[in-house]
Amino acid sequence: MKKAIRTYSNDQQLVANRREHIARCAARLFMKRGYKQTTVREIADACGMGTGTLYYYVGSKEDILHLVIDSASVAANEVLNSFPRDFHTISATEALRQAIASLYKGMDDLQDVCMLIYRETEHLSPAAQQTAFDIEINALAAIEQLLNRGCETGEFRIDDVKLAAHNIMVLAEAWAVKRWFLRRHHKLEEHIEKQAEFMLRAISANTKA
Amino acid sequence: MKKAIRTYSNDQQLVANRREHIARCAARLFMKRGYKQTTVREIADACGMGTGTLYYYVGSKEDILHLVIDSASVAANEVLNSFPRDFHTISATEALRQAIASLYKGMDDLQDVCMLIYRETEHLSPAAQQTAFDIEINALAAIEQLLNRGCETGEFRIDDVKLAAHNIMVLAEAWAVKRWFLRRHHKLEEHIEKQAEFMLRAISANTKA
Amino acid sequence: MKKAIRTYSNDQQLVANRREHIARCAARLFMKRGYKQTTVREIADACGMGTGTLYYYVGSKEDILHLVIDSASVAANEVLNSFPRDFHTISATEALRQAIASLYKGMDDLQDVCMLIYRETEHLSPAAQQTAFDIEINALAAIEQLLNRGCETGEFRIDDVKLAAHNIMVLAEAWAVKRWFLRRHHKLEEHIEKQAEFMLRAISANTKA
Amino acid sequence: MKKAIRTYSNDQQLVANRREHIARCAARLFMKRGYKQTTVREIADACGMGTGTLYYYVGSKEDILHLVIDSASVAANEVLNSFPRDFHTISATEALRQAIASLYKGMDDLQDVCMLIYRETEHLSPAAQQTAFDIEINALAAIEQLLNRGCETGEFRIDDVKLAAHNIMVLAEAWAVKRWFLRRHHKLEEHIEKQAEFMLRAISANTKA
DNA sequence: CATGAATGAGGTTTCATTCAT
DNA sequence: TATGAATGAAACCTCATTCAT
Repeated sequence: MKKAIRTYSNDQQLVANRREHIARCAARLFMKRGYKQTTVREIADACGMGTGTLYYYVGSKEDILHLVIDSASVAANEVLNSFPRDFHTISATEALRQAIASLYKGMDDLQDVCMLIYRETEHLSPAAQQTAFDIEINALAAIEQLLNRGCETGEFRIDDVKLAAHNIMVLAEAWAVKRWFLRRHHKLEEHIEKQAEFMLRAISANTKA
Repeated sequence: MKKAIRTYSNDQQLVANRREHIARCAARLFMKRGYKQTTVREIADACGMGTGTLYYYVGSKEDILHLVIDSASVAANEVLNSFPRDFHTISATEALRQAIASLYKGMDDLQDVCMLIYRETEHLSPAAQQTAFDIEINALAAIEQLLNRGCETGEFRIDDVKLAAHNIMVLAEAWAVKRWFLRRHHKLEEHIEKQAEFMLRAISANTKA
Repeated sequence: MKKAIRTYSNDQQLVANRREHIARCAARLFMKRGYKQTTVREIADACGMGTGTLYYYVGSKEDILHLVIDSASVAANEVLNSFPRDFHTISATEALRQAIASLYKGMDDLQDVCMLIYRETEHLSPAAQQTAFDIEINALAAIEQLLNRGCETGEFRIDDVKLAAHNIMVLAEAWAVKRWFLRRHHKLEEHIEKQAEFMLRAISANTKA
Repeated sequence: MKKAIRTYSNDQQLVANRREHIARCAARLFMKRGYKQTTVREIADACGMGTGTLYYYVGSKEDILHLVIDSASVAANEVLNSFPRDFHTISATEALRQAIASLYKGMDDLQDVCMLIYRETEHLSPAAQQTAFDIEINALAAIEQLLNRGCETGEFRIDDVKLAAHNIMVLAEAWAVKRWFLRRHHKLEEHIEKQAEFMLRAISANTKA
């Protein structure tokens, strides 16, 4: 499915390792300076290799961007998989709380890549755009599922579930994208707490009006 | 305050007109292709001038970016000024509804620039970053004012007013930044309605819990 | 028909002039060092421009090669047009003599380009290969026409006209391609004389066997 | 005479075998893509070795080109040695027919190398250019010898023997160099037949004029 | 005021060659 | 012997900026 990236090596394990290293270093640079601003030489330096060596494992600068996006996709799916699944032992409300906590922690870990996707989506190839798109779609679907569950149990009362899921997602992304602003006044744990409360007030069934 | 931009002309009115024209054309290009991707020649073509003429009114490519940000700043402040001020005739709730509507409509008008600021913040000079920052700060302050007013009248009950203002702002920005996604399912008017309702549920005082 | 070559200038006359200049300088370098060996900077230097200026009139190094081939095509057709057409006033034999003379003189003028086509055909884009191919085909057709004419008048007796035309062509090309060898012992005028005689002996009807 | 090529091995037989293998593989690649276009890695892959191994038997990429030319030289001399020598049993005419057949068959076998020499002569070191030159000189000498023999027996009547030899050689080389064109209409055996006839008409003594 | 041709620094990418394993 | 990862010089190409007209 994923477009194969050119390499001159046959040692797949080595290629995978080097690429992961490259992706990690590049992500930092890309988000610090932007994709176009970052030069290949800077990436190579950050990786501790010569430029030639970089191109031994990667076909082009754009491939490196793909690598970063793909690694983000993997990490994002791990976050979504950490969402609570066993609805027998916990309420939907509690499940949503946990999910929101996971989401914000994930955003905190993946700040760089998240911000990168926000900023560079339009520079990506269609394939990579699709990957970025899928990350968002999957996350929205996972959140919707929790919200629907709560509606079924009567804990939530939501006019437009898709919109509510979107709002949760956008506010979570803001932790990554606007961290330069939010971090001034907020610590992560406390922020999670407050945002969860905010959302629950907006969707809980026990509201007068 | 603003760094003076070099020009060879003495006719200030002409310079102002040309610069506004340049800013408008450049904004579209910057947001379509990104700042770095957009070449000065493309901007000049879009403006219907030669590159030399462009440099007659502007000192550098970065200056053009500043021009765009500055024009956004002006437009943004107009939006904020359209917020309801006369609290004798309308309730805080109604005022917030109107403010949210203005905000989203403003985002709809300024999509390009808004997106641009999101994506290119890091390419900006400190001065321009400050301008972008101020836009956000001013908007947050205006929203906070409305929220505080509602708290005073007892219409709202809000744990963290700054956070609530932030949430309103972020969700409004999402209309511009994620329009490729939101527009699939939402019309602006309807979206405004729903989001206002969503926010009001989260902050209205008449809530059980 | 020809693929348009990118330029940033709108002044068609200027573009044409510069490109002709570029083609002339490049042809010399290409044939001296080969296409790949010749660097763009060398071409620019030979043209007396900066590399940037070169790219102002031309989209890529390969475009320059096309330019050279195309100019060769034009020149080659001029040679073919100089072939005698009026068969009422001269015999086919005399016409062939004149054509061979034109052919060899053309090869002498176009040595560089001819050699270039010989050596770099495989590096050319399909379109340029077609151009090179067409030059050859047109020349062969022109020669065939003369040979057929001679057969009709009974002056020539030829088993395989296409082959004879091919032979004339190949031997003429050798003057350009192997000039480092031929020039040691031959002057052009004398060589033309001898080769014409050689061909006529091979195809004249008045042969015993 | 030949410049020694660096190797790290002492087993001369092994070195010779490997080099022959390398020359054969490289010849194909060089003529398909050209010398510069062909990368050392491609050659190594085609040889079924690592690049390091290649450099174990060869000092540089240029050495490989020399190897190819040298092997061509050997093969070419074999062809020339197959020319008829015993003039007591066959006529000069028949000897020339056989020689031409050998020549064309040799060109057919050595197409790749022949084409390579045509195209890449200028990339060669002086020493290798000399080798290429010698091949041509030797062939011309061998052909001249046959022609002179025929003149002595009265079978041929030739104005300029060197030129006739050159023509025979050039037309033979065309079978290799223009095979993409000739092969469309001609089979080798038939082509040999016709070209021999063509030459004989041009040089046979029994011609009226 | 207006132009656009000219420039060259700097970007991405390739590839012959080496050397530790 | 054999390997292939590592390298960096040098290639092609872009584009912000200037300046003569």
